[in-house]
Amino acid sequence: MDTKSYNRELPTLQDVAREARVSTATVSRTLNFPNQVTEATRLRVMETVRALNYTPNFSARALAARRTNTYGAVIPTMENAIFARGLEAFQKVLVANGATMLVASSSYDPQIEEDQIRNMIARGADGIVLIGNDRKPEIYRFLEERQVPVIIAWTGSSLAGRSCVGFDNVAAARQLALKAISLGHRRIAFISAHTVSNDRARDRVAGARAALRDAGLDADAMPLVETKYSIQCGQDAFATIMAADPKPTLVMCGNDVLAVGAIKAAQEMGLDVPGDVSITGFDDIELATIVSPALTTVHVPHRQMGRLAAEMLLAEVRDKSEPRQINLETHVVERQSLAAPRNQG
Amino acid sequence: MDTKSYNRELPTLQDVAREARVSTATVSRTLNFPNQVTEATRLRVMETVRALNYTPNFSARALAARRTNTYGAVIPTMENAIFARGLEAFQKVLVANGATMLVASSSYDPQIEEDQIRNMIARGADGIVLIGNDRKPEIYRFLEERQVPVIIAWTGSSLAGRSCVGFDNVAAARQLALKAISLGHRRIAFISAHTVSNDRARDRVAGARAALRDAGLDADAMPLVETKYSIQCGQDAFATIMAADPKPTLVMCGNDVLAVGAIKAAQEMGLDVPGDVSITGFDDIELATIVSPALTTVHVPHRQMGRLAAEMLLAEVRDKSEPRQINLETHVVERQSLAAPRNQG
DNA sequence: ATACAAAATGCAAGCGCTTACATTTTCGGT
DNA sequence: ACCGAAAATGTAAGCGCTTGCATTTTGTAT
Repeated sequence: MDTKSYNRELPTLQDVAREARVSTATVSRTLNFPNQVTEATRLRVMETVRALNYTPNFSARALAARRTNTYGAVIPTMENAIFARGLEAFQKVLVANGATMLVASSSYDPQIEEDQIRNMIARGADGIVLIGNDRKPEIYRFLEERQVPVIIAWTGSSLAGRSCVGFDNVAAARQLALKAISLGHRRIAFISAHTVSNDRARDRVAGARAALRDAGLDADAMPLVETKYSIQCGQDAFATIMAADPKPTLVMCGNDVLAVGAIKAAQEMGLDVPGDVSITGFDDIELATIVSPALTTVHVPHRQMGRLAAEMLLAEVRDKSEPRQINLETHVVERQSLAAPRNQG
Repeated sequence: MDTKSYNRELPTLQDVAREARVSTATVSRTLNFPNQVTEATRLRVMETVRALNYTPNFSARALAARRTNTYGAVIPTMENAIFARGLEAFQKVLVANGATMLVASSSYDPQIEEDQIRNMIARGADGIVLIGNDRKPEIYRFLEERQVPVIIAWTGSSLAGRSCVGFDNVAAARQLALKAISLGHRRIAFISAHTVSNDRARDRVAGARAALRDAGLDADAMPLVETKYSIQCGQDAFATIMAADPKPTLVMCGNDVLAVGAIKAAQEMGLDVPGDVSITGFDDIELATIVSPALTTVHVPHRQMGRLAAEMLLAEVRDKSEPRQINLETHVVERQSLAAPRNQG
């Protein structure tokens, strides 16, 4: 009679249903909509679930329900803390709403990013958050076709009707540069992450240039080194920049990681920061307060972006709310790495 | 005739099959085992795939094939770089083998960790890597029942037949402590992450104690502060420790993050490191070289662990290879935060 | 041409769940 | 005790894919 008397397979919904003497539909309801079910059956079903150590099969559920209750985040890197705080806040909101987060990193490689995005969609992410605007139009088309809500984070402006939550990178960098100029800096150099397919990086450079123009200086003459994202790269870039003549009095960096590298390089060259040369960062990650001198940098509202991104995504998916564009405030955090330049020819 | 002339749904395997005038089986084979299919049909199918912008549905595939080709990693935190390098190496190996990685963080909370593990399994992870041994036996039972290969990382020893790749936390901490003792330190205090359900933390404390015993000192008298995992916590813990009398000449920290906090606190208290008090870390993350004085710490083979974990997991899943236990070497990295204690009462 | 093995393809039965819709049960009001 | 609406439960049809087995096609040796 019992054809599967010795069954080494995992328990399924069927098994629970049989054991609890109800239909599979009822088990499913007990699990998903407990209040649609009598107290008595609920207890009985839950008891069996426990007894059998049953766990629902996620794939089957996703396939049948056509939603997964999971949201993806594709970030450029997990190597440093830049996105960590934002992610944490993102996850916290999701968990509080009974959803789960999927993370993937692209290593700043557009191709990997595309793969990761497609992967997330294939896995059935109900929504997705991406960093920055720059990516192939076909990716956006793909996403639209799949009708997957997208939030662009880390930038306060996005194209036509696309949701975003971030801040104005141009304005923030400009503000920092203006502060430096008002301190007397005239020869400013810039170390940036690669600006190809990275609008945040590009905007920050543009912000510095704008400030120079504001001050009547030659923005195009600003020395610019683009490099990869690491402390070591920051060190190397700084060396390159200081090989020039005349040397800059201030080296602005597109992010704190590069700035820390620059400080390290300066100290290894025997230069005093900010005495001989000032250095600024961008992001205000924890690193900025640890390095000495502590970094003067732009504070970016990481947590707020993470939280808002999650809330917006949930709203778009669950309440079909309209896309929104949120532009948050940033401010310059003055620490010790920026000071007035010394008088020198 | 054509009942679905205007179809806003996503293309499925069926659609591709119909369009390419083959069976669904052939499309499936073209995608999964291209060499089981004629050049001509392969080209034709791939062409339609492209034309329809078809992406396979991951859930359906997982459900039907009963494997996902994805591997999970549940780590305690993404907040700092401790696990970042290991993860990166882990992912690299997976990607090179056509697999993908799933990450989740537990925030050092056993309950969240358990949820995350179950979640990964429900999502069909073919294998999973966990940090440290400490967790409820039922989790291990659950995993065994599901026959999911597990690798325990960050520790060189694990229970009965369980795979692990790591190092000897006791020995490493002991070695560092012995070095300090040989420099003349006698009054040693320890700042540790919470040791409940964290065998790595516990082992490191035990290592320090062992060294004290080796030197004929009273190991039980060693001041110990347990705290959460952050720079701020390290600062606070250091303050607590230095409130004692007599003060220690060396404060060992269970990890670099706490050590950085300790250094900060010391400097804020006007203490010179290592002149007035020595401080050591554990992990050797990038932070250790940025703080000043640079941290004397234990170098942990992050990348190697990540790489090996992935290789072992793949081997266990694909080649049914036996569990292995790998114990890697660590070594003390001498920088500036540890020096001989000043002569004082 | 013919026979036959090997290669390519097709058929169709699931994988474990959700959810319209149909059916049964419950319960308050008379 | 009886009726009808509401609540609870059951039935069964998929969701989009993989894969064992059956069938057809291809290529080779006679």
